[in-house]
Amino acid sequence: MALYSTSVEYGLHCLLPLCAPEARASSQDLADFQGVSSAYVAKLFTTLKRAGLVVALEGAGGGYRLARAAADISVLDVVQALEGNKPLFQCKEIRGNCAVFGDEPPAWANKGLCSIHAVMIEAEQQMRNVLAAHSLADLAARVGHKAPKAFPREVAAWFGARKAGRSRAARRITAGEK
Amino acid sequence: MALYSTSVEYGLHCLLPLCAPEARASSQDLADFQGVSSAYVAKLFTTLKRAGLVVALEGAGGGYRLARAAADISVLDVVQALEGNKPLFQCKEIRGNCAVFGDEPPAWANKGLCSIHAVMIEAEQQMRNVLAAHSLADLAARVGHKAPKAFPREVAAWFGARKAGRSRAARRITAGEK
DNA sequence: TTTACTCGGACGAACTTAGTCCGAGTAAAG
DNA sequence: CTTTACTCGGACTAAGTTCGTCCGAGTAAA
Repeated sequence: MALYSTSVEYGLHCLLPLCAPEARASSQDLADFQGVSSAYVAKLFTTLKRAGLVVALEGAGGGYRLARAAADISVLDVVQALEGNKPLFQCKEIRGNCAVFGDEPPAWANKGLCSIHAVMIEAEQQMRNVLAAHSLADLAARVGHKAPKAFPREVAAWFGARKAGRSRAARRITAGEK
Repeated sequence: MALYSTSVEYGLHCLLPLCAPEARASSQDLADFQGVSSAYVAKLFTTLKRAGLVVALEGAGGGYRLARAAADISVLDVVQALEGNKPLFQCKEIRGNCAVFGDEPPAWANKGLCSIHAVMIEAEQQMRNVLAAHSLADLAARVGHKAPKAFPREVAAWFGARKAGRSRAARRITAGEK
């Protein structure tokens, strides 16, 4: 359906709440906050951890936080972590197969870069430049710019309530609800 | 393995011999010339035809030729024909799901473009600009620049021999070969 | 000491891609 | 005019990837 899979979208959206100072949240809460599959987000975050973008805090009340400043994590970092640093185009050196060459292609055929490959590499580089130029902090700032002043407070409150709501006492109170 | 599938590579390589003036060749010959699966190339060319990049000449001695000048067919045209004009990123408007919004997201949430989507669109546009800037004629010229002077002649000879080699008389002569 | 919340990896279904095969139509050969 | 066989064109199959689910291991908190 698209060149980049859903994981990039989920990953980026779920990383944004972690850009707030001192932010820490479980993958479960991040997924519920964004309204996406929690089990799947959990898997994505193990990948993000392996890539060194987040660190995991285990045990009850744990979760994830960014491994470094949000300004130092680019969109490209996240994409490469989740999509596995795939090239735009994988050249199989077809030019060497040309039937007129016979068994052994002449030296000039494989000299330098395949012309098609060169175009693709240039396109990929341009694309990467854009992705590398935007950091998570940029993205977070841009949504913060659109939102009303009170929004960050509401978000913090939601995550706080979530954590409190999982305490044993609170659990008993809301046990009757669906 | 890569964002663009093998079909782009096969398609572009097999289109190059058609850039020569008056060139026409069957998908079978084009595939054999490049040393790739002929049945698969045949399928790709039906797609290229549907996209209006080549025209089919039916019957014996038929084949394909470019639908317009090689200089007027960009790499982007070929990519879009074979990959189906996929976007780099498909935004599912996750921002509207945010849990603090409740059932109905506020107006500001969906105002303008999603920030993540905006970055992706910019990256995609840069990539497309590069692909659109290179035509099949450019590619053909670049390989022609590397190759020795005699190469185009040899290629034409190969295709000519191929066509002649399929006549009944010639068939009988080479019947003993594998 | 117990609880239950967290990560972490194993597992399964649906979709896309790469590749094959055979039938319909048509230009050329006889 | 008849036959030939070469061409496109689409239906079919196998393999790999992605999206998503589920359950077990470990650990901070109660």
